[in-house]
Amino acid sequence: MEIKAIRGFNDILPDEIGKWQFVEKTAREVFEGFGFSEIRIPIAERTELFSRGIGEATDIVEKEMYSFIDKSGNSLTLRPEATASMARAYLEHKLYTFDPVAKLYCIGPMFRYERPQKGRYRQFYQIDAEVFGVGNPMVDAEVILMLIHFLKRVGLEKLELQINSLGCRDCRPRYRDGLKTYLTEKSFRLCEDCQRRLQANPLRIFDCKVQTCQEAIADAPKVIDFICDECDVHFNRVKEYLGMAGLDYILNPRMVRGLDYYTRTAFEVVSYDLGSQNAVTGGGRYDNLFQEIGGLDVPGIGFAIGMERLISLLPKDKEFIRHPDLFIAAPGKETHKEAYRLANQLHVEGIRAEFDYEGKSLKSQMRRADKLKARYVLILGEEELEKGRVVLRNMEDKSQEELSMDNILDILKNKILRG
RNA sequence: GUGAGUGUAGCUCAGGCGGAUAGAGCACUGGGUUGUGGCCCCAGUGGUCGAGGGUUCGAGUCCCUUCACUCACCCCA
Repeated sequence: MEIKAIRGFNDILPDEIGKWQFVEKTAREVFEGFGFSEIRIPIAERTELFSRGIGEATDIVEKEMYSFIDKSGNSLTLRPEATASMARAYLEHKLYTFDPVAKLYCIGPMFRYERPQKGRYRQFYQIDAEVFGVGNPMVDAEVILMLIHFLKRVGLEKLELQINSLGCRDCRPRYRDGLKTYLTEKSFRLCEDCQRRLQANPLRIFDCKVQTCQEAIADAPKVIDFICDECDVHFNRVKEYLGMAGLDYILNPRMVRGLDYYTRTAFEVVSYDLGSQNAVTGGGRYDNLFQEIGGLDVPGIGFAIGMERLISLLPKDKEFIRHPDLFIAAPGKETHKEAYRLANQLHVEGIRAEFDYEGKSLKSQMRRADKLKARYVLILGEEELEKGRVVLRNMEDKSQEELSMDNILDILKNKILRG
């Protein structure tokens, strides 16, 4: 039996890698410009980092983690998200001693055991950006601004920014209880799932697509009505600063986050071209995370971008594949060796040169040059080579010129690296 | 974890109510043009029909099991 990749784990093939490289490169440029530094964190951590950070009762921790016992008996987990690890690294290496404010980003794969679907895989890539050590709402707006700027830079326009406030440790439980009381009276109108949600996480009922549940919750109290004065002030400031930056947003009082550590500002960017998994990106403030994982009281805010989802939205017509600059066609035995020698010299100069290894007919080599979309073909014919001359053909406009072999390297460098 | 749909060549898909060597287009290789790509023409390579079992004289086709993919629920980026 042929061995195949495991379920929900995908290969990213050469014909699509250009998009990935483009997105990563753009993220680095934009984030570095905003003062962020890259950090690389391990792919596995002790399981308790996630169970304490993300929250025992969340779906991620309850049923989606790739956990295993290693040979020394420790429970390890393949990272389902990056924030907890980044916070751990900040604490462990005492990055706050250099500067209490840390702006970090991280690009890499995450792992969650879920049923694969459009925009949802078991190994998926995220671009994460986090700011640790600042509680000021200015940073909330700044992070969102950077995110939107990045999305524009990669060419996405038809997106919707949604924001909400989730309250804090003090006011959120009050809201939760209030909502629960309100819905318990109407529980007979809720679907089976929502009956369960009512006990486990009543906020999730906002997400339910069942008609009667939507009706039941239509006039339910909203988080914003319950949040404490400090949270209210914070949220108003965030909105003010977003306005100052000229950003359009939609208030979505029903937006809920699935990770327990989120507090106050929560945001999502959704696309209606994505299907069911419509969040390209999501994030928010998490002022309790650091204490949950046993560290100092450090505020934080950040977001994660789903790379697969983002890439599926990239303009289809844009060309991301790199083609050879030059194809060296050498139909004869001796010229074949010359092609090898020249190709290697060109590679050292950073010129993407290709040639035929099999010694096939000129026609066959020309066909291959065409298929690979080479810009130029250098024809090394037996007769010309004896005279020390070669033919350079421009594949686009079909023009040809005969050149001397003596300084061919310089000529090609001039033509290709400048053109 | 639940539901629905789909698995035939590298890709997209035909294969009537079970019948003899399983097809097409594209792609690939070679040739038509002894040294010049795309278009055209000709030829060739390529399949355990997802896997396992069953029914039958006979299974790509019918039945069961299983696996994978897709979409949705759920959940989230």
